[in-house]
Amino acid sequence: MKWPEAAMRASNGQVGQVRNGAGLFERVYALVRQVPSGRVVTYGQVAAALGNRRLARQVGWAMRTCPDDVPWHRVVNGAGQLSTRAEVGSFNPQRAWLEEEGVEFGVGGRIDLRVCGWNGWQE
DNA sequence: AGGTTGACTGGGG
DNA sequence: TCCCCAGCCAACC
Repeated sequence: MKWPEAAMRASNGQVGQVRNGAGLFERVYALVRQVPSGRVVTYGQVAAALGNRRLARQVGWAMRTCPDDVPWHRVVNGAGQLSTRAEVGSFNPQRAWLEEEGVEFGVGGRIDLRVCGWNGWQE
C-alpha cells in the first residue's frame, strides 16, 4: 500500500507510552533488520522491543508493507507458525525462504522457537 | 466522530 | 494441545 506515506503518518502518532519520534514503522523495520538469518522472532517480541507488548497486531500491519531490505519472513506468531497471507495458492514463499536459511518446520508447519527463536533485544 | 479490521496474544475450558 | 474469546490499538473506511 502506501509506503512510505503510511509510515510518515504513523510517525507523529503516539503508541501507548512509546513516543515514536523516529516513526513506528521505521522502528519496526530497524528492529527486524537485526534478526539474523536462520532465526525468527515473534510479533510480540518486536512489540515488546518497541516498548509496548500490545502493538503486536500493528507490527503485523507494518509487515504488510515493508521495504525490500527488511527480512519480514523471519517474523512469525507466538505459536511458531506462519500467519502470513502472502502465500500463493498452496505455496508459501515465507516458508520456502526460511527453509533455505535452515529453519526447520515440524508437523503442522510449526517452528520450534526454542531452537530458532532469536532474542537479541533483551536488554 | 464512530464503526470495522486485523501477518496478534494470553487465558480459560 | 487445541479451540474459542475477549482485549488491543493504529489504520482505514
